[in-house]
Amino acid sequence: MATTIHINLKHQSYLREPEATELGRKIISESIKLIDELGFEAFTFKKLATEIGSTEASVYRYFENKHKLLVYLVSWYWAWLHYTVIFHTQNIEGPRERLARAIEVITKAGEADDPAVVYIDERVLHRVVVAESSKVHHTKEVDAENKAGYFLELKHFCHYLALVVLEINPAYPYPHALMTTTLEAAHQQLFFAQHLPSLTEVKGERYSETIGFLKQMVFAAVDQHLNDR
Amino acid sequence: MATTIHINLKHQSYLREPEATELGRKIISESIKLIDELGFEAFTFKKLATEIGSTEASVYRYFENKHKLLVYLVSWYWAWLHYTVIFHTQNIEGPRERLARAIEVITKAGEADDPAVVYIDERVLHRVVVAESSKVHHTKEVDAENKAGYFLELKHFCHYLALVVLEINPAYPYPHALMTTTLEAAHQQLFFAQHLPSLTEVKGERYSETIGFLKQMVFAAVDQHLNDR
DNA sequence: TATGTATAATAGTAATACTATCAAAAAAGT
DNA sequence: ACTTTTTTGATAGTATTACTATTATACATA
Repeated sequence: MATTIHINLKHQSYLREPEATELGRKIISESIKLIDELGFEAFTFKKLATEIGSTEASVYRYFENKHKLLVYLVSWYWAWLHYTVIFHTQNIEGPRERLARAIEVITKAGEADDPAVVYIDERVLHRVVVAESSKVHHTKEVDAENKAGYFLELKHFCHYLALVVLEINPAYPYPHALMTTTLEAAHQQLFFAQHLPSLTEVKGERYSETIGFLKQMVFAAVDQHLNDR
Repeated sequence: MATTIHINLKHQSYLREPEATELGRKIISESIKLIDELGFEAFTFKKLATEIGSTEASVYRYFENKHKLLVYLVSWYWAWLHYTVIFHTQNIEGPRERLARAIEVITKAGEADDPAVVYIDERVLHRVVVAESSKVHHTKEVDAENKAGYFLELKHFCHYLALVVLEINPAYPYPHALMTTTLEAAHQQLFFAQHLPSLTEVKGERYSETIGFLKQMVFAAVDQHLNDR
């Protein structure tokens, strides 16, 4: 799809809408690259401003601080992935096949080759999300930020997947728990394969192994309760 | 067990052994409380020093920076949990029962009631690990720190659990991946139950639901391949 | 032409994350 | 008991971070 899609976030992690201006779009595209390069802790608005030939103060007009910028990026990622999963499963009838395909798309998000938006490199964003997304909710402000709706995109996506699980087996008691575990594991196994290989059987960047592991685990869990009845 | 155990870390995340001196032990016990209270980002060595009636410079003689202190705490936690799991499963013969018990102990680590070391409150440490442990490896220094052995305690624990899985089903192809996923999920479900409840069926602090979810998932995954043969 | 809006340039502040120095206190060795 | 070493406390200082504020200019719009 060469179509440019527009992703609407359901909350105000930003001060000014970054999609609306040239500077805003530069902030998004360059922050993704810079966080990927430096890691989130070493990333600063000053470095970002220098990189895009602007000033610290200008960046602060778009985002209150770098944490909110990360919230924005991660939310955008979940909304994009949700859209991508729906796109790749729309013509699949059986819920089993749809869930299987969803697991593939989620795991291979780092190989995505259809840019949805010109100024966002989804592959790099995927790396950023794998490495940094847990920092979005692991703060003392989770509850306040949750109230502000900062995690709605993940919640909606998780709920969508949970409904597919329930289509397969309406009696399965933990669909949301299983799907959050799956989403997290898809990232974790990739990260471990690259950095802490003794913690997983998955090798290097071989997505197929993660997919194999996740599918087997998910379907075993969902199907077992089916047999129980 | 009222016995005081000594946990030996296999690496030097510290500059001076904190267990060896009064000040070192105060640093450990008070940092756990303070990180729990403030969150890791707002926690500083200056605040810690004030809290224990010492100085910033003195704290820096034990740990290079707050990140290494967190590495120490998390490593200690994994070594302690490994020990605790072995302690609670030593007389259990069947590997299925041993794995089931291990999952219970891991999930209920936040209720642990036998202090292994006087100056460490394992319940508070558990909260800190749930909220902050992912920050230990999600940095640009992972590979260097991995080389330095900073993650050995988790690796050993994971490997121990993987071997139990293989005892149940030697043909199961992803024992390490399954156990890291389980360890992570045990934390994640607890965190979500408390802060983002729509992401899980687990309610509040009800450990039993997390245990139910994890046991069903793990045994379904491990057993399915058993049937396949 | 007037008016609002976005940006750049500059300056400044409080807090953080350290490092260095030195003297006093405590512990260890003989 | 005396010396030596180690550990701590006190103090000071630096570079960087994470901001906020002010003003001038450019640019778009009505």
